[in-house]
Amino acid sequence: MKNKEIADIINEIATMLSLEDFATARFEVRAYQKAALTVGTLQEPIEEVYQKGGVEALMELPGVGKSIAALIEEYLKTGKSKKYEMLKKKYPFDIASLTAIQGLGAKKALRLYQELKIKNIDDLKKAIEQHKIAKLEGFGEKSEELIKTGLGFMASGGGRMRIQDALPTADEMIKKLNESGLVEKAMLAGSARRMRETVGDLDILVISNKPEKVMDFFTKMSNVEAIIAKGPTRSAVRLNIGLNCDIRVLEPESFGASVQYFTGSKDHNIQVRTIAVGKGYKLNEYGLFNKKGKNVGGSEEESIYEALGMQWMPPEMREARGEVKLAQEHKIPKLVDVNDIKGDLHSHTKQSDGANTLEEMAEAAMKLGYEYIANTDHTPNLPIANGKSDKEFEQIFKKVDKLNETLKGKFRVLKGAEVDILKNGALDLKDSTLKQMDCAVGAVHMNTTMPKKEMTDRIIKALDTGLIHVLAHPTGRKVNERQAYQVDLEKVAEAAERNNVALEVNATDRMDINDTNIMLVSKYKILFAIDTDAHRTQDFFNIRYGIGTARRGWLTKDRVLNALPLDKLIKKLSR
DNA sequence: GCCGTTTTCGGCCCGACTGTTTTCAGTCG
Repeated sequence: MKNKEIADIINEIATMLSLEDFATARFEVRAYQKAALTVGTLQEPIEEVYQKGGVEALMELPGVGKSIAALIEEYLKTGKSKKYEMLKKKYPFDIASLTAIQGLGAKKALRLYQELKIKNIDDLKKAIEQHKIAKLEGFGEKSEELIKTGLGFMASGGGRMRIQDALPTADEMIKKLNESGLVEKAMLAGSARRMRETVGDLDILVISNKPEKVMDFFTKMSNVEAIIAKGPTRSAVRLNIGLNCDIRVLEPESFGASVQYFTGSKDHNIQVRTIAVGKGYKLNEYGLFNKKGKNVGGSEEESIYEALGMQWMPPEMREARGEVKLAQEHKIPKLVDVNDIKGDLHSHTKQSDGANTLEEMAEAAMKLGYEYIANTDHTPNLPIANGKSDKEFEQIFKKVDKLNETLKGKFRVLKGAEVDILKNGALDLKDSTLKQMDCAVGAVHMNTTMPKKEMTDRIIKALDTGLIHVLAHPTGRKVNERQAYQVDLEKVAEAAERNNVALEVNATDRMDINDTNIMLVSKYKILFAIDTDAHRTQDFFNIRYGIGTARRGWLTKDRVLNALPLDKLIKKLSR
């Protein structure tokens, strides 16, 4: 799948275009960014879209027109783009990596290149060590410090990739292996199986009696950029998405033990191994061995836990947060599952900054078997997202009513908005507008740098209006990009309990709130809304990441607002 | 460069914040 690769190229073109004459290029920049977003979030491999329908099919993607479709075609055919290379000649520095640093944009990156010959992250680090940046005109001490902090934050990500960027490729590789006819079974282990929000690499385990052929097949896969190691039972490659991938071929009798071992986490395994030792066993990746050296539970993961007197538990729980003790007591909860989700309570349309119409979004949700979605377009405080006014929302509500009429009860679009929580805690629409909504989603977008108490009071004030049903992305963080703003989440949860507000588990690259915060606030009598914040129809598929996060936070179905069927949801939302 | 109930050309992309400045450029949502 070349989606991410092509999205990255288009994005980089946009960044380089932003260095061209502002008056002529500004709209072009936006166009490329929008197209990159579409390609990057596309579920289907873009090469398949092209194979099936050619340039015409590419042009049907939102934000992709004649030029960008031609660029995609050129890249798929030749692996190159003339436009990209032309710009790269003009700006021969690693603009993508440099501008990924918080506080460093394209223009500053250009000046760093022109004046200090900084071409990449390493050059930048050196320049900071030598205090060269602060001396540049227009930069100064604080700018240097900001860049330094940004670099640090990036490094603390440890080169880990967001699971949203990694899992589609992993799925594709597993599928191809299973279809190759060479393996009896192939599956994903590691932190990706545990649905961690970032992954450092991918671990694939297979059973096969043709290991050499599997390795040939694996190392020749289209996603492979370079072979790091290739042997009969183990190989490692560098993938074109910028991630390493290991594969191991195993005997059937060791498979379960290996799956358990390579799924981790390390801390979880240490605890499990300690229990094994206490019972006189030896546990490693090849099996669970008794004192006589006989493998007594290696073929199935379940049988290993069973032999140790434990209940099997979902991989998402295996973080040494008390799940081992629960398993020994046979009290592992039944976690919420993708199939429990009955609808999505946070979605956008073309009316604000989405890519699809209300009808298209409803249709896509119906196809997933959902009973409802909430239409939650933006409000005026976000002009860049084309936020809508009270008057415009009145019109939108009429449209929703009309659509619901045609749907004849088979599906329901709920009236809503992603209403901004303003700096002073007021809401960005009139009470009279908000009162007409089935599902109002409150969100902080602007003025996020205030002190903890102010931010906490701001959000609580908004919840205490009693007009909000869901608090969207409660901490404002973005995985690998932005830290959470200062907020006392427990006080917010308290206010949410008092006002019947669900806290969102946002399934986009925000992953907000995350697993640890879910655990932190679970003790309050609140529900959680697992939402995709969909801006285009294919975004609904991101629900799996929200579910993964919810499961990592040990959420059960009865704690999830949008696991309720429509009639019960309506009752719950009514004020 | 994309798009279309304002429709095939002319809109689209505003405003706050920060840090560096004496009036503004760059960044970000």
